[in-house]
Amino acid sequence: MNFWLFKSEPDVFSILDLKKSKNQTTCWDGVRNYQARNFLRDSIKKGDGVLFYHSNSDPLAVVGICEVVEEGYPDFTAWEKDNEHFDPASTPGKPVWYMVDIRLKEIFNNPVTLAALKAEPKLNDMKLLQRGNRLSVMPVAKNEWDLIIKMGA
DNA sequence: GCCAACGTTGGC
DNA sequence: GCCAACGTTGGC
Repeated sequence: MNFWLFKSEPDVFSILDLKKSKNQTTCWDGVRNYQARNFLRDSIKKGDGVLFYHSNSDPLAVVGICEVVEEGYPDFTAWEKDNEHFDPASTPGKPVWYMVDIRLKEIFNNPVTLAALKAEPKLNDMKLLQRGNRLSVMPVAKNEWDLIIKMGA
């Protein structure tokens, strides 16, 4: 079992939107970055844990946790012409982009803010905190996961 | 709104 | 294959 962090802009899709979704489950569509795509397609497995992070918002924070309920499959929004994430390079026969499904497990009582993450020396190596990092899907170490879960509870 | 950092594109 | 130009991300 592995752990991940997914970023989402709450103006676009927040953890409350996830809570309101059918079965509190959503497909994580729209990722159009190859490194993140590779994680979605190859590495993220059913049962893995996901930290749900709100970016470009106030507060910036890990706001809850989710579980992967469906492993990588083609992101069909890429071949919907009217979709904001349409990409003519991707076709049903030869998909370029992938997504997974996640289900809400818990909304933190105490969202773990970016400032709090930065203030914790044990989290110095977190990918999220590394300079210039712009990945929207990234791995999280088990010790980081365990600590953040405690901080958020 | 600014801007640093980074990914992608496309001419050569 | 190089690299300048451009677009995007995302914290501040």
